[in-house]
Amino acid sequence: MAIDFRQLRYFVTLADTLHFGRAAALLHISQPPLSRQIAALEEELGVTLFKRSSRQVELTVAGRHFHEQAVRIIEALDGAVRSTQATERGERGVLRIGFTMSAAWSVLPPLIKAYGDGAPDVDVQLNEVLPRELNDVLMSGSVDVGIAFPWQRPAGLEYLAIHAEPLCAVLPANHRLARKTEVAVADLAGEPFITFPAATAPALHELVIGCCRENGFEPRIRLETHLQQTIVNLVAEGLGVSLVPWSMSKMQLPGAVFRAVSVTRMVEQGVIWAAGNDNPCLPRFLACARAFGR
Amino acid sequence: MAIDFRQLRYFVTLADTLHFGRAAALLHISQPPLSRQIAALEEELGVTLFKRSSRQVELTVAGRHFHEQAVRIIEALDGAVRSTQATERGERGVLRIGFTMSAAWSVLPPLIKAYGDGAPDVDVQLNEVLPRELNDVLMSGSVDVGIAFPWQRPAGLEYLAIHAEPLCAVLPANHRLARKTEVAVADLAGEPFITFPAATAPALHELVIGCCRENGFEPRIRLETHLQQTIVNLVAEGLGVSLVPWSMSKMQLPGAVFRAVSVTRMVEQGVIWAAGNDNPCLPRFLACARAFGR
DNA sequence: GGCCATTGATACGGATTCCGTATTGATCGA
DNA sequence: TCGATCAATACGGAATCCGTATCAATGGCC
Repeated sequence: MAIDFRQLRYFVTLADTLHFGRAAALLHISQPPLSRQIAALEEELGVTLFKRSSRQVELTVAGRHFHEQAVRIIEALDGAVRSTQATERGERGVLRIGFTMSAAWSVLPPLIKAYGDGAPDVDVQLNEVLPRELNDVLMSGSVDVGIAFPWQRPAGLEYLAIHAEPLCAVLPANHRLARKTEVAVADLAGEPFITFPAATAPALHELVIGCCRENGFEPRIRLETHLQQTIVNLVAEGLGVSLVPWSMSKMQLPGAVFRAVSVTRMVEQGVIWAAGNDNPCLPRFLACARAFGR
Repeated sequence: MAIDFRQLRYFVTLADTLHFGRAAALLHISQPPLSRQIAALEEELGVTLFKRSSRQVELTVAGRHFHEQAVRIIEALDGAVRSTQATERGERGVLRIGFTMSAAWSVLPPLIKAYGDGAPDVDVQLNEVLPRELNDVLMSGSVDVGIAFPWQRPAGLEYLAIHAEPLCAVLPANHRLARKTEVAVADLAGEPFITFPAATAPALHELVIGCCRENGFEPRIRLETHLQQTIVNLVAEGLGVSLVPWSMSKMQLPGAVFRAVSVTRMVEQGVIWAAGNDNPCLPRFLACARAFGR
């Protein structure tokens, strides 16, 4: 009562050979089943596909048209099987990455490149998120993996550190400390600080404040802004100083200079993902991140 | 061992309902066969399509992808069945028409229009052919039907008259006979005639020559050219006179005038086709031509 | 012109597949 | 803890399908 893929394969082979016996041999069946299946196919379609004499077989006009369609459909099934298998292996599909702006300056580009080289058919979607939003978008499943500073996370989120870098001081170019190649944190006491709000990126905020406290002073916070670039911009305008991850020094800006500081605490970044996330692309990405961490 | 359309339909229904019992009801089968067919499909694919607990079913990522593909494939089969049936009914496909230039001025346009209105999905391919080539292209199958003057045809070609029109005289505008509204053929005796070569369109050639002979003179053929339009052009240049089918008078050309002539013999046109031609579009076209003839 | 080889259709028996009923096992909610 | 729900499994009967054997028709060859 229903058309079968087997009938399509039989039909295509017969249409290619135009000979029941040879087609049956190619299909590794005997000739009578082939005759029956073709007859059944014509019956179901209500269309004569072959003009048969007892001596030769040829396609009708409708048969030629159905042949094209059948080949397309068989190829479509073949492709569907293959792409579905590739999907399960994580070799194709979509991987949505939520990254914080600071990751964009350090680990994100090389990590994406390394992953993309190994999984060229995966559509990597990059979404910038605020650090405080990361937990939510991971738990709701609207992104598959986040790249950010470590941060307190609810049960169900996993974390893997992949990168650590020191802080550096960013100073106005004409600042008195800009002449030194390395700055002691204590020297920054009393300077107006530009930081990001604790609510936006709590981990990094704590790190900067903690550094100052370890060196005996409470930073005087003059401005808060939630983008690292903006911090550097404001420093370049002479509005204050800041401590930022070393990778920010890639930002070449007249008016701002970056200087090493005497602190041992590092800014760590890592990948975060939901333990229950079943995106098949994720394991490969995590393997990539793990390799990147070493 | 092979994926079945039934499995695709079962899979799509289950993916839509995410409930074995309800999907089975929609498919008018009981639940166990559905479970088995889905399991068999997953087995053949080597891919887990559903994440099952004993309480709920949901698609995996690969399952979602396969769902899209399966829907596409089922629709493709459905479309293939329909279009193949339409092809056999002659409602879609290709109809190649070989027409002679003289038909283009008379019967071809309204006939094509009438046919096209009734069979809008048929791709009508129009090929101009020389009258003497028509038999060959019909017998070889490179066109399905010809529109031309009747002409001696080999066994296997059928002919149906659909149109007849009188001859008319075409004269230079400043010709002495141009002042009359009707011309007697005998008046053209001695005039330089422009005709087409006998080899190109034997039937029409014979008709024109025959007309003259019936009226007691042998036409003095000054020029021969195988396009009717060229004949009219040459007449307009004052190089001679001719007898052409009345439909050529649609050709408005300063310098040439068309005049009725006192002959009863008509120029007939009809459709010609190979008896063995199995293009399903042909019967409908011939029915159209038959209706056109009345 | 008659004989034989070729080719597709048909007949029939055996094996496989597949469906439906009944049942099990597992999980969630009360 | 018990019952309800839901998917998986067991099993028997029916339908399908394949292969061997055979038939019918056609074309080539002597």
